Amino acid sequence: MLNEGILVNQIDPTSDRAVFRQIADQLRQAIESGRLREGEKLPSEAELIEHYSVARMTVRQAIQELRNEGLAVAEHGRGVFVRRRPPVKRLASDRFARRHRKDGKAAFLAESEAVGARSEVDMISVSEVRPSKEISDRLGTGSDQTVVSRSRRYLRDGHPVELATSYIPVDIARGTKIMEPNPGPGGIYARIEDQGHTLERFVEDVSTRLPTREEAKLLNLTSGTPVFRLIRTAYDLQGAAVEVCDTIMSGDAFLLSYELPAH
Amino acid sequence: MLNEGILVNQIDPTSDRAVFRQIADQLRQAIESGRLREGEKLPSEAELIEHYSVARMTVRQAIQELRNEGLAVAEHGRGVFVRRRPPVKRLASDRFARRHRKDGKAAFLAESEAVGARSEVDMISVSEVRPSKEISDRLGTGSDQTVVSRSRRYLRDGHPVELATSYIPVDIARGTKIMEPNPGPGGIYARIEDQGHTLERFVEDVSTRLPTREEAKLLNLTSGTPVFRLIRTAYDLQGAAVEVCDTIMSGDAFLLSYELPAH
DNA sequence: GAGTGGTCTAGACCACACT
DNA sequence: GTGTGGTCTAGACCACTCA
Repeated sequence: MLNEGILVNQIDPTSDRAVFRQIADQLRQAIESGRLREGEKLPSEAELIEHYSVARMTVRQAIQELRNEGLAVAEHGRGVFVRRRPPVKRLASDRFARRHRKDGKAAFLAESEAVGARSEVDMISVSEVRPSKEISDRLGTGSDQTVVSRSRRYLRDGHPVELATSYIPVDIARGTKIMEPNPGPGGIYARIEDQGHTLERFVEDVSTRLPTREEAKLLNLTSGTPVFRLIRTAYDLQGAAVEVCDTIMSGDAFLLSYELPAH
Repeated sequence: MLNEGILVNQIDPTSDRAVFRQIADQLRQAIESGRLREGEKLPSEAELIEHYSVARMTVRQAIQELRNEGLAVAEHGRGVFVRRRPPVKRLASDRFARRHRKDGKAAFLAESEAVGARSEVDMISVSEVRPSKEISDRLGTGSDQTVVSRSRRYLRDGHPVELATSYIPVDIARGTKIMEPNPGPGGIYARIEDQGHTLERFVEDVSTRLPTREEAKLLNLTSGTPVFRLIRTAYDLQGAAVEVCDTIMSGDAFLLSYELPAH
């Protein structure tokens, strides 16, 4: 099945703009205008070579450009397709409100239910580690002190969307279910409060970047998907940091919503 | 000047891993281990071709991979360099606090001063437009109503870092300095309060993605730099939306910090 | 087996930066 | 001018998908 109808213009070989960029421009235009919809197949390399009368490397460069921009994904043996966007999950600023813990729900589960998504957690591991300076600074622990580290991966409807590692001072975690893979109803925040550390506020530091190769693998990210890096610090009523959570979130799967006071 | 000392291993042509990926792996390792520092020059294509005994397209693919990951940038005629990271600016959650407006400062200026950066604003334009649904939904205006649109670009130490467009209902903006390029001391939030709309809170919706070509051009972004998209809605004491600001921020130049209550 | 994209070679000419 | 990366050609063989 040919799908060259989307290609209207010819190439101007005398133009300053490189031929492969002109080809990319036309394909991009087809995508952005909606002539090619999400999940639809782009013309094959052979079709583009024929249509534009150029070498294969030239059309491959054009396609590479679209892939780098996150507009297209290639599937070996099948073709190149307009990238599908996953449904976006909105994380509201009350997502760590105590009422969710009172319900016996951890934050991620509570959030997912709100949009009717099926959520799972896997790759849970608990250990004691010497945290990076970024973490120990926030926890206020000495640079040589160990802390309890809890790593896990979250999945939404079977797709991995988030990697998280929590760090908790040993004097809070030791001897509690925080040391176990399943920390019980309400998650670790409920356990921290059980220990007498009533939570008062969280600070979230949000940045964005492209994933490392490791992160891309674990989150199944196609090229052209950035991630959120979110470092959350939990403070108790005394103003002491009781947990730091370092999170990598698939950038196309989340919208973070925050409320700021004007006063 | 040769700089092949960083390349320790040879290529295994029988490996499952493509040759260009193995070359990329070695260069990546050199960068991540610090053997190649920020701003340092990678071996030239000619050196890599010689060192690994491969075709030029193979080393170019390796370098392309690093560029896509945001680890390296190519400069035509000069070489390929380890990407430099700009200093990160932390935006605290009190950045729209009234005290900053009382000082006669708009938010961006107040923030920049805090880190000793020189800040400028350019490309200011004011017009009346029919906003997108995304905007009109937040403003609560009808889909056919026009609103006042204020666009501008922010620069830090001479480098563009942020594009912003504010949308204000015409009944608030008309006849005020909001319609002028320079809205006066304290920025447009001060003018909105002058009109009797005391600000109570803001809601910021943060997402991340790769820039469009247009955004990359205006923000001077190298491939491999995502952007923050931040849509801020300002509410007055009556709970009415009085402004929506649609912002694109260079993802490597900002860290967004927010405070969440635990109750 | 036919069609698809993935990898790799061996050239060519060009544009830009430096000295 | 020399060295650098940018573009482009014309092939080759391979791996994957689907009928």
